Amino acid sequence: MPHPIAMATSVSNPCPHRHGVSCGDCRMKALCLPLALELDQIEQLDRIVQRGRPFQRDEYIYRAGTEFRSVYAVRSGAVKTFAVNDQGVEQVTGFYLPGEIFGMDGIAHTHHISSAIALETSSVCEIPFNRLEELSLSLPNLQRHFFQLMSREIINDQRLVALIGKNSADERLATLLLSISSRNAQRSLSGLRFRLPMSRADIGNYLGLTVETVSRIFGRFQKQRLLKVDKKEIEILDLEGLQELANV
Amino acid sequence: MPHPIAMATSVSNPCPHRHGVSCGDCRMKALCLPLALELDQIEQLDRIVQRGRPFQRDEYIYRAGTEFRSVYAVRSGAVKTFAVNDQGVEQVTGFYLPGEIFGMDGIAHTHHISSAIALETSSVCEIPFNRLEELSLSLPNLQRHFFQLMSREIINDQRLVALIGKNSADERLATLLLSISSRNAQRSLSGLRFRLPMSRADIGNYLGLTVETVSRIFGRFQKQRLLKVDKKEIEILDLEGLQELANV
DNA sequence: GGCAAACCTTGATGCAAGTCATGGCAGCCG
DNA sequence: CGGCTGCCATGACTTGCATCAAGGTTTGCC
Repeated sequence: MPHPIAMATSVSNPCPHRHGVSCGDCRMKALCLPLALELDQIEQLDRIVQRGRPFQRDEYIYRAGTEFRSVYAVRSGAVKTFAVNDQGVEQVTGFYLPGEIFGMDGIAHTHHISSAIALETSSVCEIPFNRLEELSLSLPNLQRHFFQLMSREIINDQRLVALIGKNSADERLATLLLSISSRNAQRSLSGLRFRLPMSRADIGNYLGLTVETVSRIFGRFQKQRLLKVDKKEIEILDLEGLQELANV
Repeated sequence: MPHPIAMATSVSNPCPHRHGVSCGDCRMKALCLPLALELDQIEQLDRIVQRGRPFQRDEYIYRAGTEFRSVYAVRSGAVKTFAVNDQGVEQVTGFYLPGEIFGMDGIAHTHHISSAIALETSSVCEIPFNRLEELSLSLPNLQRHFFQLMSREIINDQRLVALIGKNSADERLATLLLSISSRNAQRSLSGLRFRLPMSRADIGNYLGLTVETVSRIFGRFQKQRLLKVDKKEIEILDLEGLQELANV
């Protein structure tokens, strides 16, 4: 079975990205797109990326306490990461969609401090971190890209702090929905109709709200004709209305 | 005027750290200590670090919107970083004490998205980022160290999300006080008596609380004999009591 | 000194979201 | 089938913190 990027670069349909090679379904764009790597450099990167069998729903990609070895890229499906504190309280720290990278919080330690599980059947690329480090020494673009990737993660987390610390429950949920919507849209799927891969409980946990509150707000948004909600299927009916809530 | 690390390595009093050279007041330990660099490597790093005049209270180290060029290390004093959203609402994203590095959220973009200002008279080392990147290509330890530094920032932000999303006002403030206390203690100052360099408003902003709430909790903690509070001077009277609140 | 501005404290009141409780619905299995 | 379990929705009630308001303290400046 070909490696994901090798597969991508060998597919014949054209790719709009500036590295000028075809990249198939573009699911690795989080790695490919901003890199501006030469073709032979992409091939070098590809050589260290590993893909295993898909993960089933609720299956762990890694567990807190186990040795840190790799970071991961979502190819399909969805993943949540979460930490459990001393009192056993779980905190969801992120949702990751196709093309996104997770596991960077493990870099600081020899062992994982958080866990990652698949929210639905998901295929995931594993990128061994020591090999990535080595390769980064000879590919300045790759090094820079990874610094930027981590910086973006920091910015996201800081935005989340602001969202939770300063915004109402309505605003928090609206912001999350728009975020997921636009992340789906970037993969050129319809942005306004999408499936929420996570439970109401996960959403509430992530946003610092209770399940009941999340549920009530979904109900209210539907009454206000902002959304059409059918279990996990979401359709945004009034994009501007939501954006006003989310303060864009 | 010597560069900070150069100065550090040339000072004669012994240094307990494993790089085996004397390092003066150890204020650069955030950079020196975990690096495990050889002496000549430290000297290489030192060559790119710049130190300017100290910053006065309320003076900007960098401003949102200006070009990103460097990350910074606090040598003395204290710094806060903050972002301002579209509605003009400020969000304090971090407090940085001597030995700590800030400005890593700028790496993802060509321009700063947050600002940093001195909370009191502070001296700060500037580390030009493009030179740091170059040097990291030839010093694997340095590259790894910076990856770890950024990872730690991510972990901190995620902890803050959990703190704000799941904990009461009391718990949030107790946690912040213990954090500052232990960061002071690491610099071998007395950990239980310290000066808060930031205003009540900054604390509230950072923790997702109002000034009034912060003030009330200080009052309550004092009544409960957890703290002795005199304006910005703090003394922890009941460490265990605070730790229980903070869930350690 | 005296005034102004910035910062901090304290009290009274209201509301957003948490808590508790109940019921519906889909999927699963003996 | 009927009962069980997990997830979601909704109502009644409670509460922690924000809001509004007022007063105290410190700092700096004329």
